[in-house]
Amino acid sequence: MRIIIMSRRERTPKQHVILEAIQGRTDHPTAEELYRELNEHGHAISLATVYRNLRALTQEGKVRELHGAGPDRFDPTVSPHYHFRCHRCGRIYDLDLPYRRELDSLNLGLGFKVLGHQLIFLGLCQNCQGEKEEPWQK
Amino acid sequence: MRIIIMSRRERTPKQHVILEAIQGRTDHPTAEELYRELNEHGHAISLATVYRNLRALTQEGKVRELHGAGPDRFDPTVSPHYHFRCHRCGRIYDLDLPYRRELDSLNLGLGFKVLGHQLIFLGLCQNCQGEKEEPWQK
DNA sequence: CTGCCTGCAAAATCTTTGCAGAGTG
DNA sequence: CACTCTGCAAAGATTTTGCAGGCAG
Repeated sequence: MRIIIMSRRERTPKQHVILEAIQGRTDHPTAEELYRELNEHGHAISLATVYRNLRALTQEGKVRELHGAGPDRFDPTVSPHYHFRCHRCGRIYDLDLPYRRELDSLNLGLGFKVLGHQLIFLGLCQNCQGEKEEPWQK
Repeated sequence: MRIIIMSRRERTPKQHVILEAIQGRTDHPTAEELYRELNEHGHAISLATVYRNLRALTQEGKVRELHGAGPDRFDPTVSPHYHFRCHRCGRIYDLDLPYRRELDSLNLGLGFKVLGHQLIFLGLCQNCQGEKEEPWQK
């Protein structure tokens, strides 16, 4: 006797456009931003579906979730790298710095088991350096 | 004629116990955790007041807000330092590593104005290394 | 027909806010 | 009284979930 594993589609249609949309941006959009962009570009899709598929993609390891003030953002690059986060608009950008793998071997004490690290620079992105108002644009 | 500036109390009673409570912990509690701890220890206080005063303390620069998966956490130490975040329980601990001030002078390109950086190690804290269940204890 | 995917609306989670009453001087 | 601080409940913001209908094999 044989156990047959249910076949599962690699990628649903909506998941595909979501992945494409996120990969087409460098500012690590929020679910809401992706939802708006997709609908403005002719893809009828609900916010729930955006959230659902972003979560699925996260669990599959296709995208990474980033937390900060305000809504979560999503990063299409999952290999270890560092970020810059704009304090004003909340956007997050990838940086082109080498990942310091040796930091993950440090003994930090307290019995911590280190699996990785994040380095996030904070400041103002170019767009926001002249601005006075709208302290928290989404 | 003289402009009289209203005198303002340095610290309200509730704010004081909140600050004391957070300073008595090393795991950077959430508002909810502080709320529970205080009420269990005889301080009648509402969750709204905990949030309100944590926000006030943050704006005063007395505590720092930390973001991650799940609710925000609060750090009683505001001088620059690094953190360890447990992937399972979400708790955040201070690390005793020197702050690399020189990193804030790097030119990261894209016109970023750097104000500081965060280094966060991810992994499992001692409590969570043996555990199998309860993947997201608060 | 069977099962996955989606939209919609409701629920859930986390946080802020309006308002009225208590406390202080 | 004038003012701040607080609790309560409601509202807000973000994210997840139940359910029914649609579509593909």
